[in-house]
Amino acid sequence: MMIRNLFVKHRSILLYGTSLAMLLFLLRWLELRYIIFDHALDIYMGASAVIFTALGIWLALKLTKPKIERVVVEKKIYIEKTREFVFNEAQFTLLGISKRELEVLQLMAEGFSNAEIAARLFVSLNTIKTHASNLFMKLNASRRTQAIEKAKALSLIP
Amino acid sequence: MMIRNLFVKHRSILLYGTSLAMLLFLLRWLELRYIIFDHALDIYMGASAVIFTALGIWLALKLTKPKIERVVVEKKIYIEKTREFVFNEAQFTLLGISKRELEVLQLMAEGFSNAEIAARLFVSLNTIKTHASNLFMKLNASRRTQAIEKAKALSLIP
DNA sequence: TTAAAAATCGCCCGAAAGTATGAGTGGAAA
DNA sequence: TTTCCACTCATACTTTCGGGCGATTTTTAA
Repeated sequence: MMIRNLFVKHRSILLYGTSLAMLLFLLRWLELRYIIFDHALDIYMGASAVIFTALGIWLALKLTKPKIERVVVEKKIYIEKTREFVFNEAQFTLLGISKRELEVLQLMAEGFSNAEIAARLFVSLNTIKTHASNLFMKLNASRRTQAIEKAKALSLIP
Repeated sequence: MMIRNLFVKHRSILLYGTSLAMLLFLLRWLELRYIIFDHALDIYMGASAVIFTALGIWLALKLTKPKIERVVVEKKIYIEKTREFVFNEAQFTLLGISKRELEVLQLMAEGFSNAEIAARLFVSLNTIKTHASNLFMKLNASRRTQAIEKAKALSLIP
């Protein structure tokens, strides 16, 4: 298994080795045959140079790893963002809304009645009414639904 | 100009040519010097084979344009989606809410009072009350603020 | 054409919401 | 220390909501 793997991996090198041996053998044979000529060696040398150069080229082409060019493509992905709520502190201070009022506003937006809000905050119903009234004034709203709308538009509540 | 250009362009080839000539000359000289040895030719052949192969490799590497393998890397760009509202038709039909009721619901969510909604839809206040009442029943809400919350959660209104 | 669904409107009543006004308390800043 | 402000609570009153009826008229679909 491992031997086979090695063979596969370095097949090019093995191939090169065998071809080299065969070529040398061939040249030697040619040498013996054409030794009679005067300038045989020169021709033979030139031929061998060309052949081995070609071999080198082939080998290089075979062995070189292709250069990897990374092309960065900007892919626009529109994400249904879980748009985390960012509280608009600027508006909050600008409108002069108090912390308690904001609490009431949040609970109002969650659909609680004034009585429920009062119970939740451990204060009287009248207190909640006062907070609500002040809120409406500050938000320039005349109804709780309107106040909620405006507050959401101003990012005071999610 | 043109000649110079050609020279620059095929500098590698020219270089190869000259080195080839020089090598042949060197080998010839070596041949003359070491002809005395018995197996000189074999050594010389092997050396030349190695040299020319190396030359071929160098040449190939020099001349071939690098194979470029493009790897496309997707760079994700997250874009704040102006997340357009997708109406939840399934819930709409499931709850059996009528078109008119939805209209009322939308206006309610925008902060309008029943009277204002009635005026806007050219119907009586009582009609709006009826629609609202039916809406609360279908949405299982006991207040308009609660109905709005639930409707938003169900993507019936933006 | 006919039955079902949707839309319209009315009335009553109680509950909730909202307005206006006044006032007490406690903490923080001037 | 005093003043200011947020928070608290109350009372009285008005308006709006919401529930619970019932009823008529369109519209729509079978």
